[in-house]
Formats: sequence, C-alpha cells, structure tokens
Amino acid sequence: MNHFDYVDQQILLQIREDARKPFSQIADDLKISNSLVHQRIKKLKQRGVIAKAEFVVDEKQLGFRTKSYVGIRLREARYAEQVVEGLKKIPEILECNYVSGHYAIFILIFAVDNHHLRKVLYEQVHHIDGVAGTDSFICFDTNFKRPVSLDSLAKKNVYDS
Amino acid sequence: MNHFDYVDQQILLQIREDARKPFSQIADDLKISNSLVHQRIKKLKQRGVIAKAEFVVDEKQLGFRTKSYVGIRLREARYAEQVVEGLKKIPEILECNYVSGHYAIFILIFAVDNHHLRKVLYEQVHHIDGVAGTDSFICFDTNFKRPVSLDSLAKKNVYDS
DNA sequence: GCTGAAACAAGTAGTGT
DNA sequence: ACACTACTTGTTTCAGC
Repeated sequence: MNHFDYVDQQILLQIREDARKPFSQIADDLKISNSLVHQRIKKLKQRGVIAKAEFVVDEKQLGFRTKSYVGIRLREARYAEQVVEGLKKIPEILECNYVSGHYAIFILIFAVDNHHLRKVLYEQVHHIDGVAGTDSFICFDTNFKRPVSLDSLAKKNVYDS
Repeated sequence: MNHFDYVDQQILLQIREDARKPFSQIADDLKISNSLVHQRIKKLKQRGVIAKAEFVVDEKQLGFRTKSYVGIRLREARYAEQVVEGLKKIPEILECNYVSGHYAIFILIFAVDNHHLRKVLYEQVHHIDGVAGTDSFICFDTNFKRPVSLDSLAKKNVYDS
C-alpha cells in the first residue's frame, strides 16, 4: 500500500501553489533535506498523483472574455462518439465530458465575446451530425476556483483501488 | 499598446505545457538568449497574462473519483451572494460561477464517490438559505481538457481593452 | 531591445549512516 | 528512509552593443 504522509501533503500543498518554488526552499520550510523533497516528488510522479507543472494563463488577458458552459442534447445516444470527435476539432472548446442527466455531453467554451460564442455554436457545433440542440450557461462571473482539499488525506487510505 | 509577438507566443506555448522547463532550454529551442526568455516572462507576468505556475494534481489519484457539475436554482435572485458564501465553505466545491439561463449558479464538485456527492448536496448545499434546488450533471468521463488556443494571437490586437 | 559573461543559486546523483 | 557532499545545471543581473 502507498501511504501518504505529512511530508507528502506539505510538499503537495506548496508545489500546487507554486510549481517553480525551489525544492531547497521547500526543504528549509519543512526542515528536511532537499534530496528528500526531490525523492518525494519523484515518487508522487511515479504514483501519478502529479504529472506536470503548468503556467496558468489568464484567458481574459488573451482576449477570451466570454466563458460558457454548454449542455448538448443528441438526436440519438449512439451519436456520442462522433459528436465528441467533431467537438475536438473546435479550438474554442476547452473541455468535453460525458454526463448524466438532461444532457449527453457537457462542454466548456471560451470565446472572444458573445458574438463569437454564437458563431461557434450556430456555425460549428450545431452542424455536427448527431447534435439535436444546445443550452448555454454563460458565466457572468467566476466567484471562486480552487484545487481539491488535501485535508485528512494523510490519514485516509485513498490509494487502495 | 502591448504587442504580443512570435517569441511571446512560443514561450507561452512551452511554459504552459511545462512550467519547470529551464529557461535556458527554451532559449536554445527558440535560438535566442536565455536572458531574453527571462525578460519576456517577466513582462508577461507584469501584464497579467500569466500569474503563477501550478503542479497539476490528479484528483482521481487522491481519491476523488466522482466529478460533477451542478446547477443551482435560487428561491429568489437576491439570495445569490449569501448562497455563494455558503458554497465557499464546502471544500468539495472547486468552482462557482454566476451563469445565465436556467440556473443562477453553476458549480463544480469533486467527491470521493456518488454517496459522498449525495451527502454534500443533501446535507450541505440544500441547507444553505436561498437554495431552491439543484440539478446534477455527473461526469462519466472527461473526453478532453486543454488550454486556450494561442493561434492568431500574435496577429490580433487582443490587449486593447 | 537584445546578447553574453560572470556571480549566484538550485537541481541531481552518489555515498554513507 | 533519510542526510551529506560534490558536481552539474539553471537563474539572474548587468555592462555593452
């Protein structure tokens, strides 16, 4: 069994906030050697807990001011796969999920403005064979956005599957 | 006016994929000096295009196997702010947006399993004063997830607001 | 606005406990 | 499993073009 101790948790908390934080500084903070930090991060990577470090880019600053979630209804359920293939070709669509409930597919779109969003939906998404219709949930504001909580992870056995 | 040239675009493409990629290596790739990479990244930070580097953690590996989008209906629109405050206190809720359309608020939840999700909704979200009801869109699978496209950014004037 | 060199700091690997 | 040391590599600054 893989355990997940206090050191792992603290390291995760720190590199999740700042992926470029020097390992030596993390080591100082936690009062451990920097080679231990190195070893633990290596293991976290091996276990698949962390994969890569990304610089977060601000979509708004790049000109994408309209964020919208969109639910997609299909003409028939069996069209799902081919619709996903069609959606993948539209660069404005950043995320695509199969979901339960009223829609078959749920996507996230970033567009320049409402007009651009409308064009993406009407001229591209609606033309994909199998799409019956869409409902848009335009985000006026994102109140908060944060990573998963790591509290209680050091105690719980969350790796047993 | 802030311009955004080929070098900026290439640097962004690289550090977005790997925030720990050595600047000197980026410089080699682009055949420029490493101090230029350093200068450009500094400017991108000043402009707010990039803010911080994050290590991406795999929620599934940490035991959160149920991802769900949830639309929230309010008893009356004026409850919005206090409902957001209530939602903020629930750690399983990772994102919260004001949206147009059928719901007032749209959230993203990561729970351990369906039972956990149900508990979060029934024992916490539904008890927040102002919440009339919720509709869940449980993600069976995430087909793709990617950052915004940077194509054509070097040409377009996207900083003029 | 960009380069190149020099000083400094961090990452990495091997060894020993 | 961890720490220490020596070695390699990257970062940062600044003078000069």
